[in-house]
Amino acid sequence: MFRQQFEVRDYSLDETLASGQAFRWKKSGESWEGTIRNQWIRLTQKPGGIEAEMIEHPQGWKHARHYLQLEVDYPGVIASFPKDEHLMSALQACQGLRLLRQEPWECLASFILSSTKQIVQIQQIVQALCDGHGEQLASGGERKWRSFPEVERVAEVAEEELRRCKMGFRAPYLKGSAELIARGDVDLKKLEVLPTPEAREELLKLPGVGRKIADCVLLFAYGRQDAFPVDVWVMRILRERYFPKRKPSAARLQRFIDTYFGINRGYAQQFLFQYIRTKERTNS
DNA sequence: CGCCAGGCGAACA
DNA sequence: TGTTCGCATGGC
Repeated sequence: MFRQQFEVRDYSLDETLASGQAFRWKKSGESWEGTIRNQWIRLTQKPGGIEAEMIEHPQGWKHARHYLQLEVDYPGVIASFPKDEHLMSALQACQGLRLLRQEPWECLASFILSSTKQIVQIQQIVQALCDGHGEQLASGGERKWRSFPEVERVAEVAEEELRRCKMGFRAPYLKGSAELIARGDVDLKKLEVLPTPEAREELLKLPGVGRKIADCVLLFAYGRQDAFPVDVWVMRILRERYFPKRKPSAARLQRFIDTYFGINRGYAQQFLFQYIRTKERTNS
């Protein structure tokens, strides 16, 4: 087992890894276990930053740094937000909440599976998919870990097999998207160099991917901090707090989002989401 | 038991 | 453009 310290300020693993942007992290004692690029990793919050442990480390630390987005100018992001009371409350309540940079296919597949599901249930579906079709990984903890199944694998699995992973009507969406990507009709690698609107257009070609899921993938896997996914929770806070009088048209709402929250609006979205979902309520 | 969950897609007015 | 509906499944 190899160990490494990442020096970083204002980074809360608890806020970040349980914020509904990634679905495989599991807390074990004081630490978090998960996988990055098909390698098991354990992360622990320390006074000066984050401690990471892996079985093998060549490239591993680099991948972990990239995944955790340690290089982001966090104070700069916060400073770019509008100073309204709702966002300020969210910032106060969710200190150290960060955005990750996940692997695109895993992130895309996870969010295709997310529609009309609570976070706990998404975790269960993803777990079932990995248990059924992932490869066994070397683990440094008690728990057994499997990889997230490759896109080629999902493309060739029968729909009935996928349905056995509790994903229901999402199974043909997942399989259909996997087929388009495996065939090369949509190139996830190419999205990295496209401007956000064009990258979004590419993602929207995939079955089961609408505006919301496309924006989740842009934000959580491609580091596009200008993507602002609007789900039921965020829609609720926008309506109640920012448009209390009457309901704006879709175009008006989109224009408001794109101008009001600034260039790092994706971060703002995550604060608002986490805030209303976990801090302002008693359930979920 | 009924209700709802980090939506999407198709079929309408 | 703006609704409405069905789509599986599980937790409460």
